[in-house]
Amino acid sequence: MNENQALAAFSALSQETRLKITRLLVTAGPGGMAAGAIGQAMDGASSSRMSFHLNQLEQGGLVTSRREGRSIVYSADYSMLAKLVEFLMRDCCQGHPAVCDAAIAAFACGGPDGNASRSKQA
Amino acid sequence: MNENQALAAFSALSQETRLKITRLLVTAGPGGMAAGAIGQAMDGASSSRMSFHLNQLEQGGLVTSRREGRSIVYSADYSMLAKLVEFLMRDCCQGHPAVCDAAIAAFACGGPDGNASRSKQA
DNA sequence: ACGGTATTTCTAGAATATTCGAAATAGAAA
DNA sequence: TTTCTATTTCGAATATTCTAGAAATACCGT
Repeated sequence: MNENQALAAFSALSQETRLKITRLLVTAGPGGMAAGAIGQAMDGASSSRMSFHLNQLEQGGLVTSRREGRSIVYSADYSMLAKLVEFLMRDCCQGHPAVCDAAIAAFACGGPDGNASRSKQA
Repeated sequence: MNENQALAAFSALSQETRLKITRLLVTAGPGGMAAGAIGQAMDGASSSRMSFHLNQLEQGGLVTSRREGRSIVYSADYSMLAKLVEFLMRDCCQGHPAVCDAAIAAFACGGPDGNASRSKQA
């Protein structure tokens, strides 16, 4: 991932509706969701507004789309998201341990599911 | 880190000059750099422009500032950057292995210094 | 072909972001 | 206190982003 791709990705994630859509699509899995269903989940936002934001996310490389019948289905691009996390650690933060080791430790410690499954007990 | 903090941070990083400043300050270390020196490093950008972008970065929580003599010294906030990486993995990507495990593996594999120090040899 | 559903594209307006140069502020030095 | 250096703040111009509604496009069932 180069700088321009990262800028586009950060730009895509810097807007509330789009951040929520991203979360929703990650949760939805590789099967993705139709544009209309995503719009419903976003307080029933207008179709043109959805189209605008979904396009921004696609430009940012965070989601992909495919036509399926009369719907257009959007899915999260997991590999791109992984590359963005990696960019943030390696390129942006220069692999600095105070950022990267700390982030990885916090993630592992809290548990990938947020349930403190590895080192902490409830 | 909550959603609004993350949005502010992504917004701060979604601009070329600011992404470069962030990289520069991470490299500079905890000692940071004076606003003027940062401006020099950014193709000698105007002082008001620097002030604007440094303020955006500070609003985004990515850098902190302190007065030192007649200079104002900016430093990267490593803990905030770590929290942003963690947010991206846990909250945004829901701890999804295809994102988080992949990113951590890629980071570890390429080596924090980008020199393939752990599993690949040159 | 026709009508209905799903989504995008177009047009326009409002809100934000970015940049610049000039003026204001804060501290250091004489 | 005056002057010099470093930086921010202000005011205005331009550019970009976001939103909405209407029209256009694509597919499906009849």
